Amino acid sequence: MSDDPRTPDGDPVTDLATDPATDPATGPATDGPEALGADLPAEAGRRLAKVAALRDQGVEPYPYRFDRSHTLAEIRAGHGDLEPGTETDVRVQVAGRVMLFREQGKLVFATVRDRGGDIQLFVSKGQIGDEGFAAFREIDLGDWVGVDGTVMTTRKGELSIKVDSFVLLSKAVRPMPDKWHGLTDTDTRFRQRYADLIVNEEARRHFEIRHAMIASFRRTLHDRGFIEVETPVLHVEAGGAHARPFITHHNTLDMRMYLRIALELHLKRLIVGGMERVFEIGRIFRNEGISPRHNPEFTMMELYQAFADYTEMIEITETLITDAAVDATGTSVVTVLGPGDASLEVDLAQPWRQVRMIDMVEEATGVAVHPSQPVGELRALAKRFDVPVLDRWGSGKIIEELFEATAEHTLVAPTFVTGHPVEISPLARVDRHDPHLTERFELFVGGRELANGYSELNDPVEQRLRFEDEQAGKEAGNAEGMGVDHDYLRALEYGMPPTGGLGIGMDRVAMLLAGTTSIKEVILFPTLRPEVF
RNA sequence: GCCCCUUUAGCUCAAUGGUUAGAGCAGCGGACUUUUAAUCCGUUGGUUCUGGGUUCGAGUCCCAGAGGGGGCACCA
Repeated sequence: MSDDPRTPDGDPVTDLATDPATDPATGPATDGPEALGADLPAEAGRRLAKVAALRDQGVEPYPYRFDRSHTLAEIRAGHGDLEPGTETDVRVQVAGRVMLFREQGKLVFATVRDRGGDIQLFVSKGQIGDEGFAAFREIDLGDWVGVDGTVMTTRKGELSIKVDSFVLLSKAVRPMPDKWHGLTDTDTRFRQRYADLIVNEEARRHFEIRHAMIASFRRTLHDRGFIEVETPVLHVEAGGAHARPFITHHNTLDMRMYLRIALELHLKRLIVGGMERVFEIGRIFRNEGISPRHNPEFTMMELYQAFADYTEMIEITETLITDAAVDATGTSVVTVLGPGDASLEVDLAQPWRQVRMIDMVEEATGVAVHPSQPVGELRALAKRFDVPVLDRWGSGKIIEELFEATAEHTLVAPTFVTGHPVEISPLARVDRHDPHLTERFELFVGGRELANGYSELNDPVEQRLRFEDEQAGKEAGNAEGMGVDHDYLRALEYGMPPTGGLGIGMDRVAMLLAGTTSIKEVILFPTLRPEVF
């Protein structure tokens, strides 16, 4: 690949400048294997030769700035209603990337794009002059240009800028993907997200939705008096969830550290501190499998509200997600995939179902279950439904497994599953009516878990016992078990008010609102194996 | 980690085990002053993911490996 495949007698690109210094046969692409665009020598060489030719003419192909008077959206908003064949004397300076180029003799139509839209450049030899016209014809697809001109419409009514002068703002030396088909190869789309964003409208839309959703969350929470905080990513003990952490090392302290798997324990320390209403939208890391629904790093929103319990968390969950849907997509109606991949429209504005986990299991199995039952009975039930069971699991854990195996995938419309067994909820408060269950809920939409919340356990003595149970499980081989967080216990000993807590998987919500089935579609740079160059 | 699918020109895609692997777009040359993926004429461009093997002959069949996708497992 590093060999120069071009013929010594050159190729037609030398026509663009008579200066022999721009001959691609000796041009910059031959500097060695590290040369720019080394994987596409012909095209990159031709464009790099143009860069050299421009510099020889005293034109800088990468100038420092351009002052535009309007975005393309502003021009469209201000002049979108012009009659066909209108010329105005409205002078504008706009900038964008050249996406399409149509030559028509002494006329060139170019479609340029900025962040907010497209507009057509109308470049006439008579208007811009022979020299400017010749220079404009050297523009390649993908180049960034800034133009000065007047607003007009063509005979067919296309809103355009009649160009009086232009400046190259950045030369693209690598060709754009197919102008019609775009980029479809998933590998390339995720690795070269920049190229995906350039050509795929749908990709841009996903991230606009994601941004609007996060902005909506912040707005809702600020309106309710929540304070946004930032807590450590590097943890001495990875707690707050059941997950395997990433391990790292701090050199100066010479100690093992973990990337956080949850935000929970630090945020609740702030409730102890009297901050009353806090939230964080932050990246967390779980060292587990990658799938269409899982990325090793993902974004969690967690909030904690003093004096509230889980019922208020259920209310705020509905509000956050429904408002985000309206803010991001203009409607509270979302499309989810049900059984058999049948798509189903769901209006989030309708009240969401609430059902206890144990009732879901009973519905699915025909057998009443409860974590107070002897573990042997539940083992037998699990066996009947081909649910594998580990020896160390108690009744509560088996109930959760039964739920996941028999009922979870049926939860297409938004459903709050409540009343998780104590065994699987070490940080949640016991149900005020049933000592074997907790005041906890998980939200499922389209068979996927989106949120998890509970009345927070604030009794330091009971929390210590729960941690010790977790520690025992960890020592028995549960890699996802929590250890005892002594500092967190100390915080609780200072007294945490009654508190409701909530965590929402932001990527999952973004998937719901964007209507995608892959988390990679809503993460700009999803985790991939490294590319070999 | 296991199973299935997939990888061909810069991009999107073709190609019964049988000439020298094709097409559209992009690129290059030419025509065109109101185009809209402009059009028309001509034309350059290939490690068929990598490495082995079977065969007179492999893009195609077999084995191994790599990337990606999907499923299972784990999880949110």
